[in-house]
Amino acid sequence: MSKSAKKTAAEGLDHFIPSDPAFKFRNYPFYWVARLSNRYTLEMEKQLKPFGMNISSWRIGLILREYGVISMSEVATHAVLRLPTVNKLVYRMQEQGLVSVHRSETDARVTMVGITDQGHEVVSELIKKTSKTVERALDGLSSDEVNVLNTVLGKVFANLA
Amino acid sequence: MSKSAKKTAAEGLDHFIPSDPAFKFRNYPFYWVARLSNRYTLEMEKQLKPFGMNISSWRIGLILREYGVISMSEVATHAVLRLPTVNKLVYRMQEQGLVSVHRSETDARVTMVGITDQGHEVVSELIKKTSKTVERALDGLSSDEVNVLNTVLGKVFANLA
DNA sequence: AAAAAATAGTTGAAATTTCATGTATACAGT
DNA sequence: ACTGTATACATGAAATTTCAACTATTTTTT
Repeated sequence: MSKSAKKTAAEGLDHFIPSDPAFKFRNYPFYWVARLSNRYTLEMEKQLKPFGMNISSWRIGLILREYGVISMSEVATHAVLRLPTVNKLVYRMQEQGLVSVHRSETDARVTMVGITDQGHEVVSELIKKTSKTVERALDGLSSDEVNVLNTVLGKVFANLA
Repeated sequence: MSKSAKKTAAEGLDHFIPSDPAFKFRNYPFYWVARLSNRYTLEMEKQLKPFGMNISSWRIGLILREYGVISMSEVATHAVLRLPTVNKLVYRMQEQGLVSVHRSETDARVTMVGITDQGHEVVSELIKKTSKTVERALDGLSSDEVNVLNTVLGKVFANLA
């Protein structure tokens, strides 16, 4: 809301958008998001696989650890996965003894999911095992930079909603 | 390189790492990276699908548009995809007339890939069609913020290499 | 120069994720 | 209460990606 309110995009951002003639995809935030996401996934799954988990089930574990007992849909929302995906992952995690699943008492359509003690243990163990990787990934960054990163990613995410 | 050189991680970053007791995954950069990556993919594929493309083939298109004729491996590196994935995508794109494929003359093991005129047209068309989405995604961000985003994502990516 | 090792790509099977569809439950309007 | 609509989840088929194994070619070693 400074000068000319409504152009194609915010001031000076053309440069980051593929339609600009000077566009280079090394300046394209989503290129980096995708690359980083892929590489992080790859690196993590090496460590998760021995525990029978993959990146998605791990994310579900982290979410449940923090939110307690929530519905399938809520899991899907937080994990940004489709309901069928979550469904299959959750029931596999149940077979693995990592989560417990039961119907909601107030709404019989709803399936509630919570982490088990064993699930808690496995997630904690994995957090320990993977912390080196995460620390390495953030090495050389300031706390401010990480904060800005989180904030900006959150903003862009919200913009796309 | 300021005070105590080597702790668990850089100063004050504990907070962002799952092993910290005060960890909340809303502060976890990779949580946001994954969420954003998933949502961006979803949003883009809506627009790409009518053109017979998905997020990966689109990324390959962008890469080829900029790099010219490069090898399969190089495509895989830039796109951060596995070679078999790229292989299948490239040959499908060839059938669609979007790319041309031939053996390298200097090294018969190498398969070179380049974008065709038609590929160029399709990518350009898609860039136009998707620019609104990208602009919307970056709405409200300053040029500085996007630069920091790119830089930090690039750093983290390099750290994981 | 022959043998061994490394590199680049290809291919089919397996794993993952999503789409399309179906079922059960809840809610809204009449 | 009844009908229609919306919501939440489940399930089988389809699409995508990756793994594992294999072929062809090049490079390195002896």
